[in-house]
Amino acid sequence: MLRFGLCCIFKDQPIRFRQTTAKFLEQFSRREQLARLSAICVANVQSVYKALAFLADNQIGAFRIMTPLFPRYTHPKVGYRLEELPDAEHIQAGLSAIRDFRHKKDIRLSFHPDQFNVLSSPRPEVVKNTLREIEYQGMLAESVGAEVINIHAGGRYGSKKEALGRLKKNFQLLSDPVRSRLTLENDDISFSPADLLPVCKELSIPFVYDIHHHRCFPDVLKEQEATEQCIALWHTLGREPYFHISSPKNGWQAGSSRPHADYINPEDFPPFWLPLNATIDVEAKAKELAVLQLKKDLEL
DNA sequence: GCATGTCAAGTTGTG
DNA sequence: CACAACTTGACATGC
Repeated sequence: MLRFGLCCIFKDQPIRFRQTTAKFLEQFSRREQLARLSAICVANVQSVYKALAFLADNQIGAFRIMTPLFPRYTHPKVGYRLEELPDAEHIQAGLSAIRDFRHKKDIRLSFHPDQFNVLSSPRPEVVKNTLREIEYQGMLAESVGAEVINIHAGGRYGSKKEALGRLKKNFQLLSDPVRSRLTLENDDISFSPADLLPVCKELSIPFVYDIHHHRCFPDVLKEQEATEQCIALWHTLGREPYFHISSPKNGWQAGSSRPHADYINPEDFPPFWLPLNATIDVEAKAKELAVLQLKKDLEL
């Protein structure tokens, strides 16, 4: 069976995630900062629970939790720890409720740290910040029972080989809970499936295959080959494979295929994925509407 | 209300 | 050289 995944937010459902900025927080006392952050964390944890309830009601089997669930958690000036927040116990209870619910309903959870997280960077400061941010997401992943923390390999810096060497070295600096969840995904300009599959094998971590990126940035592997190698890697680890799908906003003409469309064009969905036991994250601007539409289109 | 400018962070390619 | 793109706008402010 295929399992479809929703990414981060909703379009129509009244489920929203709150945010704040360091600059705004800095005008307040520390006490007031923590009070505001606490209120946002409480609201966001509740929103994740509502999100999972919607997923369960609509047979959507996976959810990607947005990175700033706890906004500015690792910020050098306004960063904080959960225990410092006035509602810490309430928040912890909410995270536990999410974990219980996702187990009961068999919903897969993942995180996708954003583009500032670069394990292959030659700059120590960048790597340090990356490690801290990924460890934060690892803490959250533990709390809610998320299985995957998926990242890209970062920049090339003139030598992909050396960049991947740094990535492999820095991987060893991560904690066990993070390493057991980390996955690498092919991107659309620098690292293709053929670049990353060997790295994943070496590190004994899974590979997330984004077929849209592969179409933007092809390599020696055919789509079917990349799919098979991705599956093999997940199966070696006894886990269910993960794929990403999206459609280009402006068609496939050169140069403009990268931005995501509102919905998935069913013709972009590879037919050889249909019989698989796997999770497909749907990256589309129309969010839950796009997931439901794709399910409908494929069942016809 | 609604439009607008701003917000931590990295890297790359385009115009 | 400025800016958009990337998994994802939200928020405060000023009219």
